[in-house]
Amino acid sequence: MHWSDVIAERLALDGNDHIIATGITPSGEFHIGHLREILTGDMITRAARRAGLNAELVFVVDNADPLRKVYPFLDASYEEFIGHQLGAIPAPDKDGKPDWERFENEGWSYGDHFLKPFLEALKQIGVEPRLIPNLTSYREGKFASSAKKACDDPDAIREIIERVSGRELPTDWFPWQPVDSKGSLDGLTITGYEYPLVMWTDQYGVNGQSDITKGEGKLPWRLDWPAKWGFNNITCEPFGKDHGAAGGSFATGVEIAAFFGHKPPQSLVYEWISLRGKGAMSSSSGNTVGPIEALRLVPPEILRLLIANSKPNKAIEFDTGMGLVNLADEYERLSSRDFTEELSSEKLSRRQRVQIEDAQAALRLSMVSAGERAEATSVSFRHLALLAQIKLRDDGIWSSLKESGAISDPSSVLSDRLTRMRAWIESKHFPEEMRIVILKQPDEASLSKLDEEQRMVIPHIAAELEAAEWTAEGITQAFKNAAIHAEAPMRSMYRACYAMFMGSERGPRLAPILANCIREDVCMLAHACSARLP
RNA sequence: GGGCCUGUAGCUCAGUCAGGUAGAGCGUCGGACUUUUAAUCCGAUGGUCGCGGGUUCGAACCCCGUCAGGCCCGCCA
Repeated sequence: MHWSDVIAERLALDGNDHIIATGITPSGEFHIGHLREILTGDMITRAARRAGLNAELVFVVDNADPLRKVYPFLDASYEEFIGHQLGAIPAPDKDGKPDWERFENEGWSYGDHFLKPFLEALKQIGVEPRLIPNLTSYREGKFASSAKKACDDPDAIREIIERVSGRELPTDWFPWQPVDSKGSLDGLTITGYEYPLVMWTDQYGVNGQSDITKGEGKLPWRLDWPAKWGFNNITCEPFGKDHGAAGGSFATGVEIAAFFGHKPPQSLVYEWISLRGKGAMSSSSGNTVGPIEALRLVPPEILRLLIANSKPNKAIEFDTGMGLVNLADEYERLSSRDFTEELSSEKLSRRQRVQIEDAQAALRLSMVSAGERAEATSVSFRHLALLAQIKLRDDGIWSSLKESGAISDPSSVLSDRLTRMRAWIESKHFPEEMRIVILKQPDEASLSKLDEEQRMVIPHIAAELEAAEWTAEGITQAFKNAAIHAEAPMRSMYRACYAMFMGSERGPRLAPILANCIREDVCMLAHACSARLP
């Protein structure tokens, strides 16, 4: 059974109505690691609906969280905002400086700035969750009841956190973080509490009061999270392994939720996504691939497949090179399979059956719109990558695909894919081994691997190319002539060609590629190869 | 120190929750297509399931131990 269906089955035991929550702090640029959070939630939601449940996906935007530090992409002037809530400070402009104008005129905040492109990517990828800006929840008093319980009995909360997490809280710890005279959550001393007011003194010596029913502050994270489960009626929430460790915020959250008087959600811990060879993704280190950037390269269904096809507890190494090619080809294969027929076989072992069912579920979850059928393009990513490099114009590709009988007319899926393919080829992510490069200098290593018969053809190739008509047809004819004159089979002739022009043993059809190259360059290379012969 | 996850074919991983003949894809090799857009099709190859013990008629799966790798325990998806 697919992992999403396992969760859906568990949810069904708890009733019919479910709210699946995801939550992210918009502290910097979003990356595909964040996509796992949202997509995991989305896939659970779809699976739950498929199981006949009433399910909704929500995205809690943690814009009540404070700015932790001045990230490299921020101007030094952000120093004054450290400790301030992300939804209450201006967004950085192009230079990383605070954009006061937009902040004051449109209320455009730091959190909005990073959230917006992520939401656009989500839309493309078929995820449109209900947004719950956390700062708004605070200001609307949604946290009031939980905050009151905590402030009325700080010792109970303290006991839970200290016992479950095993760490000691400072003696002046209080379960409410007021906003100080300048807007920061840091460096305050709590001097008293009388519902609904928390009295404080800030680091500048200013005294003030924070109304816990009006969002003049926030709950610390370990209380904030379980409080949200309550008033948002969360029944299920996937979260990263950082929260899932023993003594982590989920463990304390479970008990704190009970203290607040509601049930914790069904949980699912997922592993992180790292960039191949570069370690964990992190917005602050700049070691990221953003969802928008990823979508420029690959279609959304393939990004979805990446998540759907990996169990949540599997760490994913996102590889924008060959890994992406394999993933895309995997998608193509999946979409051309007939699962119904495969499953109708009586001979399947339980194991094989499970495998087929999981593949079917993964493909289903990869669709941008739930319920949509996968459309096989019958052109692999690999193949398209070749064509896109050889033919500079799209119609050239379509006509060549028609000739080979692969397609009759280019579908919108396929032309969309070609657009992204071209972007990918131009990007730094395109793998070198897929790149078609005609050599400039003879490649000694490849030439030396040729046998006697293959070498014999080289001078003939050089001579025939000199005389050839410089078109794909003319060059093909020259190749044939060379083989005939050398009295060698075509196989040997091609081997020699690939060694000469590409430094490889095999490759794509050469004639059309060479026809796009400058004749003098090709001939010079051919003669140079010929001259290297022993 | 406490805890989590991972370890199965050359590679990426299913299969472990419900014990019952070891599975896919990729790769590799071979063949076909009187040689080709790294194509496609067919076939073959390939594993003491990290290691040791235990339970069982039977263990990749359950239990105990152990080794290795990754990670978490202020914040981070």
